[in-house]
Parts: sequence; structure tokens; C-alpha cells
Amino acid sequence: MSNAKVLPLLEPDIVPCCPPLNERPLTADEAVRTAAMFKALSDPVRLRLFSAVASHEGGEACVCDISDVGVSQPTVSHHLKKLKEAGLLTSERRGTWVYYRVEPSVLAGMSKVLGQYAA
Amino acid sequence: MSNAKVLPLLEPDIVPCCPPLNERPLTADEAVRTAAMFKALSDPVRLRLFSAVASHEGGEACVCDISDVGVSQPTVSHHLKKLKEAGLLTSERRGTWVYYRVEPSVLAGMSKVLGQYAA
DNA sequence: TCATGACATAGACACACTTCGATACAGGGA
DNA sequence: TCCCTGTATCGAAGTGTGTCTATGTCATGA
Repeated sequence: MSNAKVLPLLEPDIVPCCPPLNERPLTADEAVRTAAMFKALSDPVRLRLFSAVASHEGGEACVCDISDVGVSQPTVSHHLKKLKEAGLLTSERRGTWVYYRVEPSVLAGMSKVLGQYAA
Repeated sequence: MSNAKVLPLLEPDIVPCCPPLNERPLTADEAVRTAAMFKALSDPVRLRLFSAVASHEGGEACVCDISDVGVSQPTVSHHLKKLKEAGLLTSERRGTWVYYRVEPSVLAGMSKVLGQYAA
């Protein structure tokens, strides 16, 4: 266990979800887990919400900062919940407002799945 | 047009679809295009089919090589069509069999969208 | 020409998903 | 305490998606 840390800077806590797509055929279980990650970003509204959080100063944003995506407030809340369930965002209430923040580990996992195409 | 090729090895024909998610909030149009890419890989069966092609020797596979994913033959055909429409696969008939091959440009685009998380 | 095997298409069904209005809940200020 | 604002949840309506069976198309070979 001591000589395994050859590249200690890589993968701080990247979930060992699944291998790169071109390494070997995915098993059924791996495919289900991997598909869930992609599905979280497969909706335009979710993508805009996520992008708004990710590009906001400080890496976090209040819901009120990002709600201007052309759908109703309950719909925004619904999609933010989905992104949270997928592990892409975390949320924290501070007084009146709720702040969402990007959780980078799942995105890093998605990038690993894309494998060599991540050139 | 002659002095623009400063980095000729980068992005051979990567479609300039969309910026990285953390660069700025996506526009509605960008979000629709980006979501379509992720949606193509958001189904477990499609993911297994794609992975089977991507990991097959020579980077291509006959349908008969990858059909063992637990669904009927028409369903396999349906999903392969979706992957083709999304630009992730190309197909070519050679005699009796149809061969599918990975088209790396869209995957590279997805990787670019993931941005810095592609570490 | 006909049968066979590989793959695609058509139509139908069940289920999931996105969206909304209505409503509930939480925190801050008067 | 009461009201107002920000956010979440509920339930319903409409649409989309995955899956199947049945059938069509294409190439091969007898």
C-alpha cells in the first residue's frame, strides 16, 4: 500500500465509478451509473443552471442569481434538486437565500469516462 | 488565412459548439446543442453499445459483435441510430454486415465543455 | 429465382420526464 | 406576532423515450 502512490496529485477523491468508454465494454451496472451522470446534464435548462453556477464568481451562486432561464420558479427548483441528487451541485442556506456550489468530483469522473477523447 | 494556423495540431475539426461550462452562462441555443450531446450518452443501453464499439479492436465493430446488451435486436438498432444521429458513431455496410465506428470529434467537444474538470 | 440471415423501420404501449399553478415552509423585518 | 420574500414540495397535464412485435429491405448463396 505504500508504493502505490506514484502519482499522488491525481484523483483526490474521484469516485472510481467506471472505466473509460474505450477501455472495455461497460457492464450493465457501470452503464447505469455512468448514464445517470450524463443524464443530469442532458437537459438544456439544467445545463444553463449548472453553467450559471459554475461560471459565477466564487464558484457559487444564489438561486436568485441564476433563475433567469425562461422557466418558472418551481421548475428551477426542480432542476437544481436533480443536479444535487446527481452530485453535481451542493447547496447551503445562508439566511434568506440558498447558495449552490459546483462539486467537481463527479465532473472529473465524467471526464475520465470520456477517456482519450479528452484531448 | 495563412497566419492563423498557430497551433495546427489542435482541434482537427472539433465543432465549435459551446464554451466550457464554467466560462460563462450558456445561452439557450448553446444549452440545447450541448444537452443533445450529453443526452446521447444518457441511456445505459446506448452507453454499453458505444463502449462496445469504442473498445473493440480496430475501433469499429459489426452489430453482431455488440448486440449482447439484454434488449431485442430492434432496440439495439434504434439506439445505434440515435448514436449516429448525435454524431457519435458512423456506420458502413460491408456485404452482409454493418460496421459502426467511433467519431471522436463530438466526444472531444463534450470534453471541452467539461472544461477544467477534465483534469 | 428463392430461401436465409443481418439489420432497419413502423406502430403501439408503458413509463419517465418536464413543466406548470397552487401551496407549504423558512427567515427577516416591522 | 404578522407579513413579505425566497425557495421547496405537491399534484396534474402534456410530451418524450425505451421497449416490444411485426414487417420490410438488403446481400448472400444454392
